[in-house]
Amino acid sequence: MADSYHHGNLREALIDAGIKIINENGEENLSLRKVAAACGVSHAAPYAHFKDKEELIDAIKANVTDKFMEKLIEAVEGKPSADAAIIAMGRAYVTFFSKNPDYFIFLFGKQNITAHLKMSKEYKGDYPPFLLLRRMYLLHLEENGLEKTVEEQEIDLIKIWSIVHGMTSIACMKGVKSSFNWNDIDERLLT
Amino acid sequence: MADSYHHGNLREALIDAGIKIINENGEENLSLRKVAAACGVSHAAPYAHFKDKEELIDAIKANVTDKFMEKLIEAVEGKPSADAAIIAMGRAYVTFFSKNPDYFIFLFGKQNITAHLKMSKEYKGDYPPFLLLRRMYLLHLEENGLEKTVEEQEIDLIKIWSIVHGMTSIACMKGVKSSFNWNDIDERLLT
DNA sequence: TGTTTTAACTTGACAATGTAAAGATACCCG
DNA sequence: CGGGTATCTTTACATTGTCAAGTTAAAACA
Repeated sequence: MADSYHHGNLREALIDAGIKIINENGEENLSLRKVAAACGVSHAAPYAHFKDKEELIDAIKANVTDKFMEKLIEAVEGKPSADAAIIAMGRAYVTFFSKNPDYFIFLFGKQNITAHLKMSKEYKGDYPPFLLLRRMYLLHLEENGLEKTVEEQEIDLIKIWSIVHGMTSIACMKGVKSSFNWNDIDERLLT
Repeated sequence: MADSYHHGNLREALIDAGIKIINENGEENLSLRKVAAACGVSHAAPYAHFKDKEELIDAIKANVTDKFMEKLIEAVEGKPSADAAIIAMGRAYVTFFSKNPDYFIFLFGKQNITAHLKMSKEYKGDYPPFLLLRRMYLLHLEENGLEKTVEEQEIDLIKIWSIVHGMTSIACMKGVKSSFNWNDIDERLLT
């Protein structure tokens, strides 16, 4: 089926090839024509599956986010308390992107989190990682018998996300000398 | 001098034109040829001043950072305490980029903070905004008679920067519904 | 089964872009 | 004043995103 006129599963193949290219050569080397060539099809073939380059990139983004989400869920599973779960999420967050800095730049790079908000529509709800964090956070309030207004909750959530995200930013910087140890800070994550 | 063969001050003109284009149309619309056209010179003229596109962009970046730095210094000046200065810096940080979201994407977008570290070399030292923050932070320790190890200091600094930077990320998201109020959180900034 | 419709792909073309090479121009230093 | 050099232009080329028109094969239908 690989040598037939019809590729068979070009859409998935294009996404996979895109991820591979980003992984090996960074986002700046991603071009429609290269992705097409990597799949052994003509340069215009992707247009049968994606309106334009942006749509391909969005699809790749969604795919990478799924991988990210897997790690987060993995981190949360089987944790004894919400606090432990949240800390594990933070660790997983940093770890995931430290291992794949290209993914961080790719996901949060150009349009920062804007892209994710846009993606939320596909998920028909909030951005999944943030949703998971909120769930864990609410659980944390419950477990500790805390009561907070919605506004206070939003502030806490943004604060947590900000710290983790900001740290990841820094952790992803290549050539950073800092011997900063993520473990030193995690118990201070919860206000 | 504007109609002579030699432009006179093309380097600066290119940088200004670049900033203007980014401001009005975003970074994705920045092309060497457009910048050149905006200055009324041929499309290859920039190569007399910049090795390639990246070098032009780096120059623009340095220029925008200078503007950013001005605001930070402005915010710090005349504050009664280091604590007040740090909070003012945080406010200025968010305010500056909220007013010019394109600058945030431009500065921290593609390579995130990596670009800034690279720029540090030009400044022959640390990244100026971070340097200012460290100065204020050390002053804060002194004023409050606190003693911390260098490691603890680095953690605090990264934490502060992470919060502010992460919040700015979120603040810069277009179309974010959150009625999040920056003022609600600033007194909690200092550990 | 034979025909038609349609989705998936190819080919060819075009404009925009980054960049290199070679030439033109005018300013500066002797 | 004259040569040297930095600045700018012209021309050219490869890469890229995108479109339009044609081609193929698979699915739908009669």
